[in-house]
Amino acid sequence: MVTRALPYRPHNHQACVNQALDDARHICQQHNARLTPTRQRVLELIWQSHRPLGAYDVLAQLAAEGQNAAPPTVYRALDFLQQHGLVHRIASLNAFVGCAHPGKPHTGMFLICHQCGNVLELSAPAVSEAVRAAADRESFRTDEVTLEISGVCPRCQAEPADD
Amino acid sequence: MVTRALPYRPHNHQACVNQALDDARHICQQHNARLTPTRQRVLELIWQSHRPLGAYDVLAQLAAEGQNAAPPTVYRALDFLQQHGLVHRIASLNAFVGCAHPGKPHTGMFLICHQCGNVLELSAPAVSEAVRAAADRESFRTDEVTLEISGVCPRCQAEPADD
DNA sequence: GAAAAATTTGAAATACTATAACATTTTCAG
DNA sequence: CTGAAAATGTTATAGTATTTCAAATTTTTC
Repeated sequence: MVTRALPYRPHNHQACVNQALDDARHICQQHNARLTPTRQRVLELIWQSHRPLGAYDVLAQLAAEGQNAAPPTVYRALDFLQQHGLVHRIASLNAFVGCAHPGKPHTGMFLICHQCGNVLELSAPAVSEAVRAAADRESFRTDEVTLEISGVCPRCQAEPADD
Repeated sequence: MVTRALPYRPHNHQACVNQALDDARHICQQHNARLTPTRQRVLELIWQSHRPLGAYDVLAQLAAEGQNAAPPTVYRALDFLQQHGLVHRIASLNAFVGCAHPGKPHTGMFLICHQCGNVLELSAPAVSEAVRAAADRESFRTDEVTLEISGVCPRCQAEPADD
């Protein structure tokens, strides 16, 4: 692997945000769903980095911007964004991260660096296939897969641990 | 698959409990760790079925037995049991389940039936290998894997949904 | 076996995460 | 415009987990 994945190297993050917003607009149009100002703002806040953000972090930022927001405001927006595949919830962190491949069907697999907090979302067909096969072997009907890997990203492996 | 996995068929569950307690005693001895009465009782409570139990469910049962218990009592016991590989936390449920293969190193993969609530813990080397390979491809060092599959177990697929 | 050290437990408070319930406002179709 | 549907505001509360400090118990050391 010569070039690292985005979260692991400096990049023009504004491009990530713009891409995410464009995708969101596009997808909502397709779904006949409304990307209201609050929903869009929450999506932007989630996308401010590649680190998952807690619902209450989002809430605090909304409140700081003068929007009168309560927990349901944020959870509703996050539910909406999840339903349309624009954000994912990371169960092991109780936090939310922007979807890296909105639109395309995929089983998310998340590499979570516990040093820097960044998350890389992978599509790993071989893993999905192996999971499906293992479930099949038990005659188990798979509905949803939660696959979250905690470890250390290449960038943090290289650096001395001054985090 | 001719015979189904344990959680999916009638079985002498007391044998599961006894096995779990024997294993626990054995492992704690090896680790020079103390399986105190509270810890043992919490383990028994967790093992009362193959369904994950919430920390506050455990707490309620302890309290009902007259033990003066507060949340930290339960969380401490659960932390201890997790550290020694005797129970697992199911992140997607915020609940705890007895480890099916204590002692043996394994990456847990959990098949969670959302009809009956039973959980089957599998060791699926092919899955672990695929996960490791996918992480390696990104030069990511894997520390912990959370792999939880929500779906319908064979038993509940067969029955009409009277759950 | 007694004192010191380490581990475990008790107890109260609090932090963090998420949802319920109902009123109000906004949007959209006809 | 008007009624229905969707989205938001608001208050309260449920559910999950940790912090903190004190007390008791067990283990170690002399």
